[in-house]
Amino acid sequence: MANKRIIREKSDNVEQMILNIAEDIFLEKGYAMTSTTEIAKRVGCNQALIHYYFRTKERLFEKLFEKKFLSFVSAVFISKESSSSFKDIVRGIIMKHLEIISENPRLPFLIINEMTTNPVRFHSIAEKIKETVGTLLMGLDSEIKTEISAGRIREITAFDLFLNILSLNIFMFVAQPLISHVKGFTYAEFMKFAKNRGEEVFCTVWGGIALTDK
Amino acid sequence: MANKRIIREKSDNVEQMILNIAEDIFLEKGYAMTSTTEIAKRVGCNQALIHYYFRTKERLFEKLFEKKFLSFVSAVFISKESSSSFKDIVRGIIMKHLEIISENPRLPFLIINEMTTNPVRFHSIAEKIKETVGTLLMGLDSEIKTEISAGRIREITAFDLFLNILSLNIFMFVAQPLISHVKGFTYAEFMKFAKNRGEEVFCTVWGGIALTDK
DNA sequence: ATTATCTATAGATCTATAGATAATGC
DNA sequence: ATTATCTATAGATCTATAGATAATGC
Repeated sequence: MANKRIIREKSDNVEQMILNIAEDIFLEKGYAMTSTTEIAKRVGCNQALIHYYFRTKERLFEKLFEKKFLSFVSAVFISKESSSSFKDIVRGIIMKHLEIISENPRLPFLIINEMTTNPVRFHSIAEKIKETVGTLLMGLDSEIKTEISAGRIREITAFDLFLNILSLNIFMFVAQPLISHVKGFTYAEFMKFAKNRGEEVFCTVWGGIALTDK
Repeated sequence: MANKRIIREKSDNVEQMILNIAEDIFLEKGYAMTSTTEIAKRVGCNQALIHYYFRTKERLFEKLFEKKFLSFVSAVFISKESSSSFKDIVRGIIMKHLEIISENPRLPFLIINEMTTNPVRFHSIAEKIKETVGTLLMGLDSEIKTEISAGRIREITAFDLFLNILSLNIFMFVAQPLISHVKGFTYAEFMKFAKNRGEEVFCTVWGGIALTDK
């Protein structure tokens, strides 16, 4: 039974296989440098089949990208256990966010690449999440205001704080080839380094705003 | 005289014009999405001339990229006035670094794009700067050790501190399309925002390590 | 003479489609 | 019958080069 399902996934559902492999290659090389010919070759089918299922390379990409991008963005905000202290909320966001990136370490590169080289397509996708991000930032904002007026953290906007977290968590992944080269890391060693840096990121973000509790 | 020089730059020195325009387009779209045909069109010459001067698209790119990359990396370290306090050294590095990025706001994207999609070529370029970065990091490291043992800052490696600075300074530029979209910025407004964020970056980096002097 | 520039084109992709054939579900 | 897969190919690039012509420096 389990065996049958594996076979299904591997050979029966070619459509899904194309999606999976296309995802790998797009993440590895970006949109422009990926060809449908190469995807077909790795899938083990012919190139026409990709167009049978997805009509154009662009549609295939959009289908993948939108899904990935939405799950990536929304996942950042999920982990909000508002019972904890503000310090723990911040720590929770950072650690959860880092975890999600670690599961998709090349996705930040793809998103950056996409929004820079194809701003028009990106805008239509970004429009869908603008609202979500907006409300979530506003939620964070009110908590920050409370902390500020209680004199526990310095003046800062939710946007700046959020950008601090994103910067510190994401940048190391997009700079991975450079970091690995300079430090002589294998890929596995890099992933370990990234994971361990969570605590460093938290120290920096929290130390950067805390007034009383260091 | 001045007028003549301008004409020279514009029309006489086609080679330089190709370099300038190629730089613009590569920065805008990355290597893969830029064609020599497009460069020629914008320069106002035919496409063969680009190969006359630079033989291949790759050589043209390398020539530009290496120059840009080296100046970008080395410029970060220049501003070391060791007469000042450690706090001012950190502030100086951050502000100077931010200034340099602001002059080449799309370069970080190009570097990231390049090192991800073409790690082999990137390695050969990165090799040249490894040594420089290494010695400079070691210099920073000894100063950090002094501060740590004096109890003025928490335990941190030079590498982590350096990565904190790079992350906070660079990430906003690679995320520029997203930030501008969410905040409704024009490009000029974004650049102003980025400039103003220097102080925020410093607060975070310094607050993230300082033990005594907040 | 030498250097710069152009025209024309070969050869290599790559995307997308048309139309044939094989597999599947009823 | 319908759906999945293949072969073959049109048409659009794009890079790079060969060879002709124009401009420049002596």
